[in-house]
Amino acid sequence: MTTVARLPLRKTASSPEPATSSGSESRAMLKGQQTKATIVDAAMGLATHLGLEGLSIGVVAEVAQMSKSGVFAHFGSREELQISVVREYFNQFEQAVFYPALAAPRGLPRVRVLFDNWMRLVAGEVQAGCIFISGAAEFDDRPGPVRDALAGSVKTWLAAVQRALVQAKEEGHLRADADEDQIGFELHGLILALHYEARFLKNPGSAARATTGFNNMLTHYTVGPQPTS
Amino acid sequence: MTTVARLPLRKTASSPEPATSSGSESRAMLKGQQTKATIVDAAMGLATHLGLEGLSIGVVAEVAQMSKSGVFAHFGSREELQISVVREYFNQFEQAVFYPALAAPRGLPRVRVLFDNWMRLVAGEVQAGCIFISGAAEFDDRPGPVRDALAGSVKTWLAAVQRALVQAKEEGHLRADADEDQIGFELHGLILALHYEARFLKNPGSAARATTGFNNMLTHYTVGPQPTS
DNA sequence: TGCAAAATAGCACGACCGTTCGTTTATTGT
DNA sequence: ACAATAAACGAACGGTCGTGCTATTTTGCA
Repeated sequence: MTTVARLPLRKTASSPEPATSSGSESRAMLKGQQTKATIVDAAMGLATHLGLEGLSIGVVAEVAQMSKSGVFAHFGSREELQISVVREYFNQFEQAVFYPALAAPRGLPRVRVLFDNWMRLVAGEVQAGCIFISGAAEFDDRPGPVRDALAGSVKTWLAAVQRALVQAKEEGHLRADADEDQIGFELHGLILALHYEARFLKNPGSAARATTGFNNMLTHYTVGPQPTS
Repeated sequence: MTTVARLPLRKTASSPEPATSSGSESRAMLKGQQTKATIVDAAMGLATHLGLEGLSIGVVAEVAQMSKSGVFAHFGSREELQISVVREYFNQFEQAVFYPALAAPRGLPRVRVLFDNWMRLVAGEVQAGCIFISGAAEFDDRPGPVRDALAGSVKTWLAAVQRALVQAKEEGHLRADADEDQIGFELHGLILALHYEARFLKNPGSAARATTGFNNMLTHYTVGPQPTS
């Protein structure tokens, strides 16, 4: 266990933050930074319901109880606000889904916790959509920095899942010939179906079906009927 | 084979069409109807790229080479235009995915053709998103007639898939204890993962993974490792 | 406490939005 | 061919959007 708790997620720094400044970071968070955080929180709350494209500076300002120009000044463009929301969502995703799973033993148990946390976030008690999913639909035909931020975050997360699957194979929890890309794909499908059927179609029992699907997959990739034939 | 080719899809008529009118349908399509069809086609082309919410009457008019008010007059509201697009998409979905599959023998072969056609539509040669998927993300938190039309269409389609699965069980192609709701859920997941990873992440090989997933599922639900234990 | 700098507000702009309305053009039935 | 009707246009409306600009307030540090 050389590097147990390294942070495999996160690829870029979050704020511009002057860096290497003399020593001016007096308290910890300048006023501006914390208002900015407030704004991003408000924007994220809206984005999980209206989508990233549904964000408007005016409405965000209203929710944050600020003037439109006050909000605007913190980002310089609507696009930058959207990107900030994506980054913040990624952070919260990490906190809610990824990090807690590191407490579970490496291998299949950890994969299971990852999946459960993921499920809970996507269709759990919180009545809010996943912007990794809604954003994909909004930006799959819209190149630009927002799409890049979104795709980067998602890819980082999916890679983390993949890594957990590889570990499960290394631990002997999965068949040696199991294809982690394939498993990751099918896992992702279960989550997406859960999100679709629970949130959009409002089908009850979707969570149970996702869990059942997960278990079905595992029996397939552990004992397996025959080695691919 | 009492009712082989009945149309299990479709629940409402598509156009207002005066119905039971004296005999005034002289040619076949009044001028207005065909321009309306042109507009809906143009709008659908846009919606598959920008989403239903991305539709604007002005842009549609531009594409259809008409005036904004000319377009508007045909629908009376933007919402009605969106609904028309949903209905038309449903029709084309039927034509491309459902009806051709009726040629395949009832049971598993037909399920397979349904899935293949579905896959082809969602991530096939045509570079256009599925509005059943993008629309779900846009309208999962937005009640109203557009959402209703969308959800109705999707449910009708998923029910048709379910029906094909039940038939496969009846034909003995699936294990007697197979749960068609569960299978439908997992199938849907594969399609959604395909759409996500192919269209948004641009991962190559997604189609192959969806197909592999389909086959994996079938081996699970035909021979099956043990009866659920 | 005072002063520079940062943060916020206020206001206005051009663009686009969906929608309305009156007019003009095209189509239809006789 | 003509009258009745349907279809399409053009201009304008109130509204919201993102974004600049210039004050004004608030903050942080000497």
